[in-house]
Parts: sequence; C-alpha cells; structure tokens
Amino acid sequence: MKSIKIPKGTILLRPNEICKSGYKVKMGCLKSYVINSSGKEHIIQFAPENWLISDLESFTKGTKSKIFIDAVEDSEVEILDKNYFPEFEEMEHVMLLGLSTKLRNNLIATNNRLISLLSSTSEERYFEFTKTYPQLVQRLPQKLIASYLGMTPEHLSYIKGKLAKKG
Amino acid sequence: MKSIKIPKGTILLRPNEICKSGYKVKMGCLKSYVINSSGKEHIIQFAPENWLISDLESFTKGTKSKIFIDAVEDSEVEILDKNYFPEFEEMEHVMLLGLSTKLRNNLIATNNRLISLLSSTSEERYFEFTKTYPQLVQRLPQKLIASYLGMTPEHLSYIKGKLAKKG
DNA sequence: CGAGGCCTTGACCGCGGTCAATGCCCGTGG
DNA sequence: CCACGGGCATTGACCGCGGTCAAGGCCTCG
Repeated sequence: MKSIKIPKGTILLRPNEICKSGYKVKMGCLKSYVINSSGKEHIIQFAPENWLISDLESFTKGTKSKIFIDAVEDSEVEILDKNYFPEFEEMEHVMLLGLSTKLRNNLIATNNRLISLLSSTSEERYFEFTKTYPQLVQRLPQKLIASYLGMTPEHLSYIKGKLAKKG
Repeated sequence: MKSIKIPKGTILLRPNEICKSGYKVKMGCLKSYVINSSGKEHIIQFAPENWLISDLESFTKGTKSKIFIDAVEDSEVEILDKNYFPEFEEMEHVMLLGLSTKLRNNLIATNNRLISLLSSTSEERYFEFTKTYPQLVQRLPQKLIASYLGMTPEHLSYIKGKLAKKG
C-alpha cells in the first residue's frame, strides 16, 4: 500500500466521480462534505490520524459519488486502492472479522450522531462534541466544527459566548 | 427462533434497559425512537416486514439503552435472543459475510439520511422520503413520518399543501 | 351515537440564519 | 522589520423557516 503527502486543500474525491479508494490518514486531517442546492458546505466526517475515510456507497456500488474529500491540513495518507482490495466474498476470515467490527462501530457512531441531530438543540450538540472530541475542538477551525454540527459559524460563536458565562 | 404476536403499542425496549435481543418483523411494523429533554419523540427507524430492529449499541456493548422500540401496528416478530446469537468471533464465515453486508448497507443508508438532515430543507426531505419509501407514506400516520423527518406534523401538513398546488 | 386521535389551518413566536462591520492573527513580500 | 492582505472569529441588527399553541373538522372504533 502506497502513501502520499498532500498539502492542505488538496481534493481527493469530487461529486460525479467514482470512488476507487479509501484513505487511511497517517498524519494530518481530511474531511468529507457535501455542497447543497444553495451552495453551502456541510461536513459529513473528519478523519484525523488513524481514521479511514471514503465514500462507502460509491466505493461498494460503483455509483457516482455525491461528496467531496479534501485535506484540512497538510497530510500524509495511505491509499487503499479498490483494485488491490478484496471483495467481502474473497476476504480471509480474520480480515472480514476486523472489517465487520469497524462497520459496526461506525454504524453505532453514525446512529448516535443522527439521534443528536434529530433531538438535541444546537447548544447540546456543541457540548456533546467538546466532550467526545476535545482534541478536534483545539485543532480545527470553528467554522468547520459548526458545519459538522449543522449550524453557522456565527451561531457557534454565539453559543460559545453563552457557555463561557455559565461555566 | 421463536415468534411472538404483539398488539399495536406494545413496548419491547425502554431506555435504561439492556438490549438483549434483535427483532425481525414478519408482519406489521415496529419503530425505534428517543424522547428528548423537552419530552418530544424523535423516530430513529421504522421496521416493516423483513426488517431487523434493535439497539445495536446496547446489544453489542451491554450498555444501557437510550431508546424505545414499540409496535406501530399489530405485529408478529421473530426474536433473535442474544444468548442464542453467536459473537462475531464465533460465527461461521457465511453468516459473518451476510451480516457484514447488512451492516454495510445499513451504514450507507444511515449516512445518506444524515446528509439529508444536514443539507436539505424540510420540503426536500419529505420529497425524498416519498420517493424512497412510497409504501410507508401510504401506511404510516403523518405524525410519525414528520417525526422521522425531523419536523412537526403541522409543518408536514403545510408542506403537503404546498406540494399539492405545484404538482 | 359519543370520545378520542389525527389532520388541517391560522396566528404568533423564537431559534438559528443572513448580512455586514470590525478586529485579530498570521503569512508573505518589500 | 514592518506593511499589507486575506482568512477567521466576533458582534449586532434584522429576517424567515419551522415550531408552538389553539381551534375546528373528520374519521374510526367502541
């Protein structure tokens, strides 16, 4: 598996392309996001060190991607090329076992995020985020965190002001 | 695996319980949902015929559940008891293969719903829902669909009125 | 029949978005 | 070493999507 170094801002996947690889982050940070009908960016996932990022749907079904993947920071990533990556059916048992566990954990996490979006206020969501990913709060610009949480940077700034007063 | 018949409204799982089984719906329809800090119900998933429903996090980790599962209609469900259900590590290869595929598809679907919640308007979300699950639109009360889509029944009613005029 | 649940409609409200101005930080070049 | 410029955070005024609340009609089922 080969590694590449990419500067901040490099785009690895665009909408309408077929996703042919996954990316394992060795250093730096990537993100995936969509741009909606009014031109706004909405972040789906962050991938700091040791995280895997891809467009699972496009990768598995061979359909056109709807998302972007790019580098939030100068990064080094390992490329998991589809051509060298076995299908589920041809995998060794141990590998399949590892993958299943990853899928399951990812599904649990995604479900929790969904629940949070459905049922929590913007303030609760930000608070949960700071508890769950304190490192990322330090590391990422506020505007990206706001996008991930489904709110505007202005509103996140307002929330932080409010929380600071409380304690 | 044993089957049970349950009347509409029967609750199969409550918050703070440990989830010890999955439910495969043979007839009828179940739903899972949370109740948030202001007492509002938010639907996570519908499970009509042949769908599986559970609290994956509580089931796998043995932690306390945060969700409800109950019957939307009189239903017949097959109970997949944890005691008789092998861990990933002990599964036969074919079974693990099937499960991995289910997890993957579920993850893709959940991701798409997340994207929709983040980046689409309420009107777009309702429109997508009618395209993706036309049967459920017929079958379920509007208030449940509204809850699933992250809006109030009143607002969904308003949207339907608007769409009816357009065409 | 009567009661309760669901859908609809409309008036009002508020959370969070939009837009614009300001200031800060930092990287780049003279 | 400082001047400039661009991106990000903050603040505040205003706006609008969607929520809240209440009333009325309709259907279903006891």
